[in-house]
Amino acid sequence: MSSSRRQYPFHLIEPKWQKFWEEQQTFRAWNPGDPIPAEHPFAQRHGLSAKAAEPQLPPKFYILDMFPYPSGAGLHVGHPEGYTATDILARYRRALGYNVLHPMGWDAFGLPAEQYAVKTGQHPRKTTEENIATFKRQIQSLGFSYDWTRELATTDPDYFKWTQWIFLRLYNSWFNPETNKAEPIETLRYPPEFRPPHPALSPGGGEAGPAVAGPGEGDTASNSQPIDRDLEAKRRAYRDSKRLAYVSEQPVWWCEALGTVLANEEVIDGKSEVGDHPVVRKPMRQWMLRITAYAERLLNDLDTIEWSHSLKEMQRNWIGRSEGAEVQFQILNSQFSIAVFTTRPDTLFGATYMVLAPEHDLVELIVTAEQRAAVNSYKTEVAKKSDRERTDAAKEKTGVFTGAYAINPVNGEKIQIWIADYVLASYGTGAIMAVPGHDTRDLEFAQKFNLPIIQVVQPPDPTTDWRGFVDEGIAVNSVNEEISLDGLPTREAKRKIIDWLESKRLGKRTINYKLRDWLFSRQRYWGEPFPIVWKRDASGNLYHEALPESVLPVLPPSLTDYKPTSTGEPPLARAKDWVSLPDGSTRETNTMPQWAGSCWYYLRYLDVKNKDAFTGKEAEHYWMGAPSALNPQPSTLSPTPGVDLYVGGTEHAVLHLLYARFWHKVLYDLGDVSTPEPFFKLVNQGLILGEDGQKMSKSRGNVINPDDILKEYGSDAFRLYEMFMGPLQDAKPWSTKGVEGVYRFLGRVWRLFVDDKSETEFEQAETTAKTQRREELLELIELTPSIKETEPTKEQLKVLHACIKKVTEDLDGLRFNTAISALMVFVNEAMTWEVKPLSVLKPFLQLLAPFAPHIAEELWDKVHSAFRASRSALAYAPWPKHDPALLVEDTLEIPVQVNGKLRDVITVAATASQSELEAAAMASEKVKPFIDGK
RNA sequence: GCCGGUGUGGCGAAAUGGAAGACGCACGGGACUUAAAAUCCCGGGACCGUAAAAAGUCGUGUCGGUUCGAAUCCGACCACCGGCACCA
Repeated sequence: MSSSRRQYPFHLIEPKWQKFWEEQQTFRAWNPGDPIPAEHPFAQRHGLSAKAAEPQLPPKFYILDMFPYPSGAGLHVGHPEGYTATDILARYRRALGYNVLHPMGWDAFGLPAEQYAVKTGQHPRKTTEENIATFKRQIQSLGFSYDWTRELATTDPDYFKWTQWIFLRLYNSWFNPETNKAEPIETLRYPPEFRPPHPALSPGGGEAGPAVAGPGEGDTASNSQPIDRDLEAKRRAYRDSKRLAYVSEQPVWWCEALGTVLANEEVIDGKSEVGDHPVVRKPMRQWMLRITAYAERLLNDLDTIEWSHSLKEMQRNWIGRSEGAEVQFQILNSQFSIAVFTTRPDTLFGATYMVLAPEHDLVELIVTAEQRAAVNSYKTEVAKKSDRERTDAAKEKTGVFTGAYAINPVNGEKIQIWIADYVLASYGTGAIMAVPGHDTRDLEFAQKFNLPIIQVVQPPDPTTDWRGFVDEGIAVNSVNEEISLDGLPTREAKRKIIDWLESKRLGKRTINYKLRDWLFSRQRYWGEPFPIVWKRDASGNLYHEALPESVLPVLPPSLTDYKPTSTGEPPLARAKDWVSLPDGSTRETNTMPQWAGSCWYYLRYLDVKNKDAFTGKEAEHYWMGAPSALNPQPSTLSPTPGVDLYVGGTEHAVLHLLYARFWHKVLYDLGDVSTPEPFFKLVNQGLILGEDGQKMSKSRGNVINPDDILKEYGSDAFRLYEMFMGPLQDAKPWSTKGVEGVYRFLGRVWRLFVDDKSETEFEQAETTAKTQRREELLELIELTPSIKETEPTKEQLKVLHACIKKVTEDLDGLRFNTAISALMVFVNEAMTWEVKPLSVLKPFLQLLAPFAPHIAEELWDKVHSAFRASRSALAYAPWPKHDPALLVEDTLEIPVQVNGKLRDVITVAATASQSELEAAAMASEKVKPFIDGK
């Protein structure tokens, strides 16, 4: 670190103005109906007064950061990158006259605090509170203009009460495929009979919705005595199977030795990553959210929002829409048929065998006696593998013949049915028709097991080998008595064969998504408990029921031991008194995942203290920008409503950002919010790398601690450097030398304004002063006498207005690095002026203020007191506008190019006409040799 | 393998069809200083030249194309980064 002399007394200036802003409530954002004190600078700027019957708020601007998980390690340099960018824009928008909402909070549920509790017995709430205090201190020392009256933490009972409430909204809703939206569960109509066909067994395939069967359906099938009591149970099971929040059996990894479930990533070669203990697949009852119902809308609505191309692509890939057909294959000598999904129905004539996922329900029903032993041992082997091993595309294909055959519906061929783990139970129907001629995986499998391979597509280039050709071409060898695809290009062949299949009721057009329903329960302590209880009906059937809204929030019990129980039950199950209710019902003991709280926090900020609702309607209308009397025109940046700008890391591209959009759409359908999308514009800040260009990590020893930088250079320099490094969206390496560069720039700004004699006096006084008086000593520092109330020269005005123009345009385009270089250009220029006109330097401070607010406030203050002007609040001073007339040059330097090569630079009057210009260019001595004779 | 992004001085970068390298870092020279730090001033793409200049040539990952003119637009390729990955 540098031993350089301090450039300016930031150590006094920064705390001084942070205190000032807090005392004045400078950055408080006002809701409709709030009584705004007349003396508040926002009220003064906009002529608002609490006495006015209906104060008219200016247009809103909602600028949001991804709230942090307050870890024990404290802030790292990556956090302030996005936070600085949003702070600059928040301050800029305030100066432009917007009512700016810029809040901060804590995503505070999470595993680290719980693991610490398991080790030490300290309650996670205590750890969390300590970490929040550290984070808050660090964030506040950066001088961000958050409205701290809106601070929230997802772990506050007042907050998670509403997380639980929103869960109940999901629980009490179903997705109506006819209206394509969520509706209250009461609108669900029961079908004439309540034995929904098992999707895998039904010819013609299931209805809309995921293929996963809820346990309710299973219960119904196994208890089908035709008595009234059971009719009620059936109705309930049907209803429960349609809810947006439903229960399902899911296999998870269970480690006996560790007494906990493990994530897929934590399991390696059938052993736990930690301790190398054996793990087993164990089906567990899990809560799921029906996000798949929204796949289409989540995909389509991406077109209505301003997110980066790559981020949208990530979400599109994650949702994974593919168009194709579902086709039925009759099983030979059996009542059953196999449904398959294919994107290439045009290759149906090339289907020479079929493959079921090992877990497919039909396997048990069709396997022949001779093959049963082989099939069972294969299934056991597969069950032991981790998902990662199973889905490793590089590994060799494995599989076993079931002994059964199916009939290819287009040519009546008898084809073998195999099981293999390259077919996933969780995608499509869990079964495929194998076309080894034109599918890489099928070809590999067919070659290994000697299955027939035939050509049905001709590649456009006849020299290409048709074997394994998977792209579009011309159909061949695809004829039966009724239909011929031969000669048709792939696209037309698809259309023709699907039409034929539909007319024969052998298949239908289908769309499939990769997106799976969201596994929403965790066996953890430190999360939101579900507002759900379990009961038994008179027949002994277990069922779940929502707790009434009036008992929310459901608080977690206190425990002394936070470890998971040995039975695999969540730790909450240990609190017997908490689990059992007087009426004999028992509480759900799973908790919600960490994503739950972050799914809607941006809505709570709007009206954080509301006791009666998750957010206030009026506040929601105003801040989310739904057109209304309060908000007649959407902001300039966001023509469609929502959060105007959301900045955060790319690591949430498909988790938080997809989940939050999903919840928001459910709330929109139910009338709880007024916009279909939550975040209109979203920007991902790039990663800050270590000085060595590598990702920062403890093990590399290249981690930069913001506290060290702040201590040495102050927060203005830190903020400025984070923005000056390069474009916000790019990854870029840290350079402490670079911090020194912008720090020197701030020193030059300081010296541009202050009298150095007075500063020397200040420095001497400071070394002898008592600690608590130091801040007042800043008043010893005087403005330099070279700043005068004189008329600026034309040149000076030009320099200023060029700077205004550049900074303003760059802020609108989020180009902070070039905006800062424009400020540097101004200062470099202004340093050469002997007399500095006040009317030029004041607007410069306004331009500087969003970037380096503390030094700007201090100098703004000095400028006003030196000229005995009444001090207007810098934060609300109207943003300067550039005058294009002042930027016009009398003469211009015009480069003259001949055939694209620079040959001369000529100086002409700005008013010169085209022909004058040409004449001047032709007359140039340097140009002549190049145009002679041409 | 598929999808997306990025390639410009010693380094971070700027310029998005019209003077390549703004601004900053590092470096070199000078002023101030007993000296250093800090500060202020000057200079830095390469080659070829020259006592020093000037003039000239080349130069934005590689190769090709469009254009009076290309870092920028188009095509092919290479490298790196990120995401997904047996999704039928």
